[in-house]
Amino acid sequence: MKTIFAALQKIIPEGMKSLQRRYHILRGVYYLQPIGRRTLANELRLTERVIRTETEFLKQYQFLQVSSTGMTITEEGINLLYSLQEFMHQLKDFLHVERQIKSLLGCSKVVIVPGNLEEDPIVKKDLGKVAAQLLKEKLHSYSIIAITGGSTVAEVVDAMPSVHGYEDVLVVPARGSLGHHVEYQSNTLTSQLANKIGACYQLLNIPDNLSKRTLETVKHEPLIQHTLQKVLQADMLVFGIGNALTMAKRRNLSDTIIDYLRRKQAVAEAFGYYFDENGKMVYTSQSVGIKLEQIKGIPFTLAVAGGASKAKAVYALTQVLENTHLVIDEGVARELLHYNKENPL
Amino acid sequence: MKTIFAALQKIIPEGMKSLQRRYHILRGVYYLQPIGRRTLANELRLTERVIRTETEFLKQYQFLQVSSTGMTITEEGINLLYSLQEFMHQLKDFLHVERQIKSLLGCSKVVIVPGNLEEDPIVKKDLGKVAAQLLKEKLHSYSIIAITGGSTVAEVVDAMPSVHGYEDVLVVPARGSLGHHVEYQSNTLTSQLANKIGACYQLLNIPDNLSKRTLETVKHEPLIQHTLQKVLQADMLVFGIGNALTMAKRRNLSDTIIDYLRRKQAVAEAFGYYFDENGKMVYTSQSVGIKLEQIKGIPFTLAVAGGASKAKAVYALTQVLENTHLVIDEGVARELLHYNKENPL
DNA sequence: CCCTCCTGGGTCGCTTTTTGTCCCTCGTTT
DNA sequence: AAACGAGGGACAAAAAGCGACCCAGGAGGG
Repeated sequence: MKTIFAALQKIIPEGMKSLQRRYHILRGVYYLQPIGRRTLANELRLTERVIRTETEFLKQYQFLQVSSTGMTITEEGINLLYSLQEFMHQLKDFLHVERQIKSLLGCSKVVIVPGNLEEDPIVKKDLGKVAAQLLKEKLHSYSIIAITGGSTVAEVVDAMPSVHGYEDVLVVPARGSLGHHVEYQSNTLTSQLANKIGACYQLLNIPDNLSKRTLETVKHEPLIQHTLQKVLQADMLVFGIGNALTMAKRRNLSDTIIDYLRRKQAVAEAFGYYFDENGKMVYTSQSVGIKLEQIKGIPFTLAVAGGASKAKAVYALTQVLENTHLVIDEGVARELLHYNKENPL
Repeated sequence: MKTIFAALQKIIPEGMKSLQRRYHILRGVYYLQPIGRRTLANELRLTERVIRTETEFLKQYQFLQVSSTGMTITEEGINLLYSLQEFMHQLKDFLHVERQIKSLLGCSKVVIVPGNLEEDPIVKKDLGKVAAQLLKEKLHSYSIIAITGGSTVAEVVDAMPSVHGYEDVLVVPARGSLGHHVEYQSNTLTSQLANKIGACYQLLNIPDNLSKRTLETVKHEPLIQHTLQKVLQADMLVFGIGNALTMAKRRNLSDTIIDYLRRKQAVAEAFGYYFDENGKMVYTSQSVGIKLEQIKGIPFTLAVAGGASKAKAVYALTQVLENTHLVIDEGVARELLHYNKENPL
């Protein structure tokens, strides 16, 4: 079967190019609908003319429909999209790559999503969708879900279908607030996720940039303490993986600390902890929440990451956490495979 | 899996077009090599320019190579060709169609080859190749193979690989000579096939157009009798299926007889017998050889036919012969499916 | 209620690609 | 030696692709 797809690639390379382009556009419409030509062109980094040509094609075959508010995908278009997703998996032999990465990193499960987040922001939506699906499958009664912030995790929450029957589930932020954009903060995502699945939630309302002493006082607030206790009992953890330095800068950490991270060769950040290549924790933000020692005992951990530059960070994280569930994009996956060849463990 | 190929057809119809075209050309080179642009263009009924564009592509990717005698296919090209053959089967869902036809006609096995013989003569080569493969698989010691004439069967013989170890096999013509072109006569094919597989053969050397009385005398020649006896013991039969009227005209049968055939609504011809739609024998050429009553008892029969217009004839033949092995082209297959819907038995 | 922004569709001209049609030279075959 | 068919070069016409506009209309925010 694999040879068939290889043959396709060989005999009609331009065909495969235009397939990818149309898939890309169709997916773009799917996630951004209703949307116009020009905005879509900006979003997908294609020229308006190309969008026009391709959408005219897709319209002709009833995969798209137009209204005055923009283009939307049809039922048939969605079906096609699913088939194409399947096709991509086969074409790029992701099943094989997934197995390789799984054994390389020691994960419970690896799912790869086509594309590279850095080149195509929509990949983030796909990551979210797949991760949400995975999370939903693993949900069970009386589970406590700890969730971090970040735009990627936000997509996971966004893609989570509205379901009922999880009133006994509790969602909590993995750590006190760390980020900047309110919509990506773990507190925000906590409440959103809880609402989606009809679960309860508790928040960690801790102001940013407190002095060490004030923080200590706040930690002992009864309400905070109550939530913290739940966090420590979490049996599911959903988190994004970041580049250490990128995250440090985004959080406006001082130059002193950034220099320190650099000296310590920190590469990865997750739930407020910074790790070096070998998974050794080298720094932690001042906040409260989930504890490093606790994390390894959590039965279900779900990591989401996209963009080729995240490969090192992902690698480091899997050194910390064994048997995690990993949702990554093609960019990360390809990079990770290089590690495999260059320095096989 | 089927949906993936349907999706391909939907999302890149032009791509599939060019795939078919390139496949067509590659296959053309494979069977006709070494060959030049212009002759190939004539052969495949494409313009020279198209051939040029596509062969330049195929050359670039090393599927073809050129010499002063013309273009030939490379090793890699052959591999690609096999993969594409597999792909075609999947794309057109031949497996499914084969099963349908099998149950519709009550055959032992049905194999479909892409294309329509009437539009593309090279299909005949594919038919031959597949049929030869099938025949080779079923060969066994001490078998007696009866074989008819015709250009299609000639391709079967031509595609038969040279093998050894069948010295105990006997090849005989199913009937005395019927055709015109010496190279397609059953006697010729008999000796050719026997040579290919290293088997023995016996011929039925009967001159054409004998008077009824002379024929009777010839029949009783000891040499003829000896061969005839073997023919009656045949346990394998390889034959082509023809349109009744086409074959009658090609054999220069008198207008009286042709009129008779028309009145009797003869549609099919095979091994010198003419049948109507329901498989009823309506006429037989004056010759000697295999007997109709005997045919149903032959354990392995292999019928080969191509070209959409042969569908009726194929259908009729399967009424005569149950559990035959059938190798047909896509043209016949599609027509047969129509029968299925229009008048389901 | 109006104004602004974004929508799809129309159009036009330039550029690139495709395609049809030659011719030429060379090697092979007869 | 002559004739044939081989690939490759060349070029103009046709077609397709593409960029860059404008336009009328509808949705939504102020």
